[in-house]
Parts: sequence; structure tokens; C-alpha cells
Amino acid sequence: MDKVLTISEISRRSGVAASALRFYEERGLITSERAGSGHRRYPRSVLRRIAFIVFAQRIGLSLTEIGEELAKLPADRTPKREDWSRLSGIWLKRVNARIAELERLRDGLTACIGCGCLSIDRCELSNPQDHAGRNGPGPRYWM
Amino acid sequence: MDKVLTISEISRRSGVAASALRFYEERGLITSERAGSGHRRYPRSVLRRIAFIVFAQRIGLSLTEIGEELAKLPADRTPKREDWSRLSGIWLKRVNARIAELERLRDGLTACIGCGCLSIDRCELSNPQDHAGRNGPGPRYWM
DNA sequence: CTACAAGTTAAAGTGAACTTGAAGTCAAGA
DNA sequence: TCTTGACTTCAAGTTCACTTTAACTTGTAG
Repeated sequence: MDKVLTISEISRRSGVAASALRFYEERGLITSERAGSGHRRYPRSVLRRIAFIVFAQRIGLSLTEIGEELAKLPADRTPKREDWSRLSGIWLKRVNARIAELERLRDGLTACIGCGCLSIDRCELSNPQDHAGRNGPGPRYWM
Repeated sequence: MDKVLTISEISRRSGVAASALRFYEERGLITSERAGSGHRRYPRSVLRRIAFIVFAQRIGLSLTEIGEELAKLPADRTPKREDWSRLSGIWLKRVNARIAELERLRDGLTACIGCGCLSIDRCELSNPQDHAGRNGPGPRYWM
């Protein structure tokens, strides 16, 4: 039984909205077969791919970056340990960097309360240098 | 000498673009006096307020939230230790929560490599439940 | 055959946090 | 006087990750 799934089934099982799934397909992050009716039909393997996307998003990657990461995985076969560990190395660095930054900010936060200086500006916690320098329009999120 | 500063001076010292400073003023996050010419003039205290904003942003607060936090601070006097520690308590919780999540994700990441299962979907690292359930349009960032 | 749910596409809308552009004002220096 | 540079406002543009809407087609139940 090589059961294929409809978009609403995939949506329910993955927790990702159907509209988002169509959007991901448009962006080339996932693919689908079509039934005679033109309706999307997904193999169960797409759930793994979606999990990958959601996971990477939570880690802080943009959809563009996720697309690049997915492109490194073999499209034909199930990813092997080395494919996976190659990717996760980059991810690990990113997560660690972000954790380190948050810890730095947190420590500064408690230090400022502890010492009573109340001067985040002088404490240089906000550290303009490493956040400034992004140009162009659009929202700028940290990470 | 009660020197006031121009917008470009504030911009240079804070690392925040002049356009962003005007935007913050429009949003009510900072205020300015005006010179006879109509040009903005800032007291040096605004630098502290901007540092506060930048810091809070890096911690993950939206401008709306930052506005609410700033509203809790006394506008007339320099914030005292208790004002400051009241705020930072909430922040601390948030930062800790985010750090905890990132650590959970990271541990799952290394575990998946270590055990070789390569199945983030079955490992439930992506955990649909705590990320789904945000409705409405617009981008949905974690945190 | 008729409803009705579930799917399709393409285009437009959304929220956040700004930036950019156009058109104008003002003071100081050559 | 002319030019330059720094400032002003207001409206519109930008990016991201989607959602919503409109108009339409398909599959299934009664």
C-alpha cells in the first residue's frame, strides 16, 4: 500500500496550513504529483521534508536559506548520515552563536540590576557595532 | 553646558539610522524638542532610551511591546533600580525561555546525528503543536 | 441531478520595521 | 547671490512568510 495523501491530510499531520504548503511548492521547497483532477497528491516522504523546513525555521533560517540547504540533500534518495551531518554542522554553529548572544544579553541584564548602574547605554550591552550595518529596506530581524 | 544633539549626531552615536529615529518618534518611542528651524534637538538622555530600544529588540521584543515597556518607566525622572528590575524580570523570562528552546533544538540536532536515525519528523523535534496556532496573515517569526 | 465539500489558480493583502524618494525649508560659506 | 548641506514632511516602496479572496473545477453523497 503506497498510499498518497491529499493536501488537507498533509496539513493536518504536519500542522502547516494548506496555503503555506502551496506556497512552499511555489518556492520549490516541496513538490507534488497531481491526480487526474489536478489535485495535489503527496507521498508520505514529504512529511519529513516539511518537518525539516519547520525545524530549520525554528532554528532561525529563512526560507531562502532552507531552500539552499534542501538543494544539498539528494532529491532521489533518503538522506544518509553524512548528508545530514554536513548540514547540521552549519546549523549547530548558528544555534550556538545565537545562544551565546542571548546569554551575553541575559548576563548583562542581571549585571545591570545587580550593580544598580541602570545604564544599559554605558554598559554597552546593546552593542551597536554588531547589529548596525544592515542596509536596504524591509524588516531586519536579528539572526 | 546642557548641549542638545542633532538627529545625525544621535544617529552616529547610537548606530541607529536617522530615518529609524524619525520612525520611532512617530511611534511614540522617543520624543524631541524642535529648534526654531523645525529641526529636531535631542537631550543626551535620549541615547539611553535608544539603547533600551535596541537592547529590547535584540532580546526579541517587538516595537509595540517595547512601547508598552517604555510606558511603564517614569517619563519625568531617570529610572530607578526598582523600575528597572520590574521590567527586566519579564525580559529575563523571555530570554531564558528562548535559550531553553534553542538548547532543546540543538540537543535534538546532535542526538539525531549521533543515533543516526536521521528522522527529525519521528524525533518530534519540530514539534508542530507549540508553533502552530498562529493565525492571520503576515510573517510569523518564532518568539 | 443537485448540493456541497474540497480542491485549483492568480492576484492582492497583511504586519513588522523600516527605507527611499520627492519636494521643500533654512543657515552658513564662497 | 548662489550653492551646499543638513534638515523637514508625507507618501510610497521593500522584504518576509504567508493568508485571503475571487472565480472556477472536481469528487462524492443523497
